[in-house]
Amino acid sequence: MKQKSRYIWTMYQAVIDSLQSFGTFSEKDLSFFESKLSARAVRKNDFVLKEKGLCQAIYFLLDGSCIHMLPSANGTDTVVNLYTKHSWLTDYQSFTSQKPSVAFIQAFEDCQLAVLEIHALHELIQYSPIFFKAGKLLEMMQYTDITSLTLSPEERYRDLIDRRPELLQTFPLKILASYLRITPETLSRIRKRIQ
Amino acid sequence: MKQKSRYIWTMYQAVIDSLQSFGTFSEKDLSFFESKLSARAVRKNDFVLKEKGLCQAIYFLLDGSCIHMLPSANGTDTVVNLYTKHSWLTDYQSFTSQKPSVAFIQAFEDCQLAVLEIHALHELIQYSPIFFKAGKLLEMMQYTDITSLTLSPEERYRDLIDRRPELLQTFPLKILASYLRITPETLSRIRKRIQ
DNA sequence: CATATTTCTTGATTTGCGTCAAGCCTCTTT
DNA sequence: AAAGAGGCTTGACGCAAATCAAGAAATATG
Repeated sequence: MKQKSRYIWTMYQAVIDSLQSFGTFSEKDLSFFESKLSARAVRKNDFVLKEKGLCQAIYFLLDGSCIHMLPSANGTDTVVNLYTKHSWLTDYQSFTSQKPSVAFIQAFEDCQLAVLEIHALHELIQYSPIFFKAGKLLEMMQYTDITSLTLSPEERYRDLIDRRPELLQTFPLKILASYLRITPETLSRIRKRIQ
Repeated sequence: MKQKSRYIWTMYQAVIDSLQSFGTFSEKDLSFFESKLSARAVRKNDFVLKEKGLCQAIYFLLDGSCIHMLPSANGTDTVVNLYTKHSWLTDYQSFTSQKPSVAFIQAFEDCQLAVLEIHALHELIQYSPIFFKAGKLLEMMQYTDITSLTLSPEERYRDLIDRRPELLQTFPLKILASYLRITPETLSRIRKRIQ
């Protein structure tokens, strides 16, 4: 694998490795990409993106975990997505429309983020059409999975076990239940039922 | 408005008008865009995109209406989106990944479509970065609305009345119910309840 | 170390939606 | 005009999940 031959260490190695799962990039492409990244630290419970904030970047979680939430009138916010180490994240709606966000993104643990600003993404696309593939990154983020619409709560939980087992190790039942759109009591009973 | 001064008639006028809601384009941009469009007619009940088909274009509904469905194991397909005259449509997942689709798109009425092929979109982006805004079109299509996750069936129906009233005029109760992820009986009762 | 707080579990009860079934209305077909 | 089909409504019933409530276990705090 080409990236394995890189002998200059970079804190962004994990981002670059992840990028390469989206296509074949030259060393020059990768260097240019890396030059466009910056770093950001966010403390536990602080916000990567506040409600009604403008999302001007795509992020990559070098370390930590985040919760993407949708505020609700009666105060019962809903979890719309969960991110763990080495996930890409952004608020798709705000980022693509460049309008204030409806949702917000909060650090569940202390986070180290690699940041790709929107203007940097545009520069990348100008630089090489291969970075249009970065659009694919966006695609990965919008993980409100339409297939799950047809599944029962138990099926959704089993699907979660299959597809995102790391979430079970990272987030408490209450958060997972909200993500699955069921009550914590129901999730507890599902767990008991299927062991 | 600039587009109103165009004196050469084109069957694609509605597409061009719609495009302009995404940004400010020069006459040259618009002509180039228009030169990349083609036309396609789809008869009622025929498929704009078949299940496991490769979605290689973004479409604009010049006339007619379409249903975007997700097939289900037991034969009870689920409506994931509905489109009426002057809507953009595509299968986001298949289009962006260029892999076979999970869902399919069927003409509910006879349809006239303007077609923008993926290679044409790439040419547009090369031509002028303003067409990166076409990414915004994609955004509009992926209308599996996350805000609706927190709403009850009745609230989702009220939301539909507010935001997409044209759907009520176009599609029968059975289709709307599937789109709202409730049974036709429940939708009928909601209608009675709220008059 | 003791107390407070959060997380999870378990039970009892309620409720909203789905399912099944019957019937009405409109439109089409013969 | 009669028969059939599709779309919609309405009622009866059952059930899965929500709600309400209590308590146990784990974790945090002074």
